[in-house]
Amino acid sequence: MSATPEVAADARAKILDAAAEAFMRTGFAGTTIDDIARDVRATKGLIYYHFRSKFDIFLAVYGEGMRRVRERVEPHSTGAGTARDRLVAMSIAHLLNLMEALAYHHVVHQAVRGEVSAALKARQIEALKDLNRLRRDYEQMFHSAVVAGIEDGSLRPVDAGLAARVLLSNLNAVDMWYRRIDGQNADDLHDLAVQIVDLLVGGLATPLP
Amino acid sequence: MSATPEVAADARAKILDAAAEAFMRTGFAGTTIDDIARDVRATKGLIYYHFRSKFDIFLAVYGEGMRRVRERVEPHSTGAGTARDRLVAMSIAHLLNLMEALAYHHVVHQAVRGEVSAALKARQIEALKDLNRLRRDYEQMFHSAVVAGIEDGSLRPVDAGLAARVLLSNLNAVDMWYRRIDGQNADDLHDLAVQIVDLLVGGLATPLP
DNA sequence: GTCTATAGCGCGATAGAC
DNA sequence: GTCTATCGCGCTATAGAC
Repeated sequence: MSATPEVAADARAKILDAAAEAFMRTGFAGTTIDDIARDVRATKGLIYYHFRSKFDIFLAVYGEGMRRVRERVEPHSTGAGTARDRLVAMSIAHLLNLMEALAYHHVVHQAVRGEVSAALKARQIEALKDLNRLRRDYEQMFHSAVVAGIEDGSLRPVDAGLAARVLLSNLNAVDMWYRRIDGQNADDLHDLAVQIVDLLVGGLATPLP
Repeated sequence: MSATPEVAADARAKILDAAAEAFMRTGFAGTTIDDIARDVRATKGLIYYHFRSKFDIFLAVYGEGMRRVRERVEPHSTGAGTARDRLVAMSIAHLLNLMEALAYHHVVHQAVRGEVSAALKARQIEALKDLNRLRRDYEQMFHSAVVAGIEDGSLRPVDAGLAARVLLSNLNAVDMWYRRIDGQNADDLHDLAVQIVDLLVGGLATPLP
């Protein structure tokens, strides 16, 4: 614990973490560079040494967020069992990532909602398009699982496009009310995720006789 | 159709509509008073004649949004049938309001997420608290219906608190992807709402044998 | 690498003409 | 009631010292 700013080591990562938290709290437009700088106990100068603009920070957080979900969820998209089993595993993994990387999830969610205005440079537009493509691929993975589930009979014969959209947005909606609570361990998170996915996949209603 | 600005008649309502749309597009912090003024084909002066500050506009939109959902949903919270029937009817009404008053729904959603920073005056804090109380009452209505549904056996014996939260946030999550399409009539909207509620209440999975 | 200082301007809000 | 003009702050971004 030195007296010098705690940044040093991996400034870039610390900035991304702080930015993700700040964007979650007050949104992109509502966050100032000074807010982020204060949270890493430094000044604006440091931030602009590592990033060219506020929007570039947003892009970096979005990218890191996408990298994390994919890494976590993709392994469950193939394997044994019914497509419904795979979809449940993917959904639980998606929720665990949401709970453990809440701020990054929030920022990805903001990006998907297109809550960013600003006048973008060509370079940034390209980067954003790339990330949005990644996002579409990710959603496509869920869509495929739903289609497969209807085919193998493990899911009801619903509209697959609608069902996939509803499922994913329902999973994401958990960030509306989920807040980390002290004393929660990994098992608690897993139990919560299982309960939520059970509600989404199993429904609320008692099966009709 | 006069040559004078189209405002005249009910300026306040037009401002609220424009503000709701703008807040949906770019968020509270990302919206400027000039944006709103341009959309009602007037200048800042008009806005500040009708409202004291940008945040007061936000509060007014939030209030109007709450008034609309409640008016639409509350009638379905009592009546004949199982609690599940009532919950389904409430959910459909909630979705219809979302689709028909999309911008107002978005702003209420922003308010619930607490996406507003700003330094508030005592007067505004009180107004915000009142609206948040309204919102809690509204959510309580869904919670009660879930509890009643578990009691009368029309819903599975799940955790009522969790289920109510999940249901409501799932309903709200529809604003993530729903966009009004030209040529959609009232029946189309109703069909869509019914399908979505069926997915939420009935689940995705085929009932286990 | 990190800081200080400052340019430059967009935006919320107000004053006052009409 | 609605507009024009303007104040003044706060914020992004840059320049340059250390």
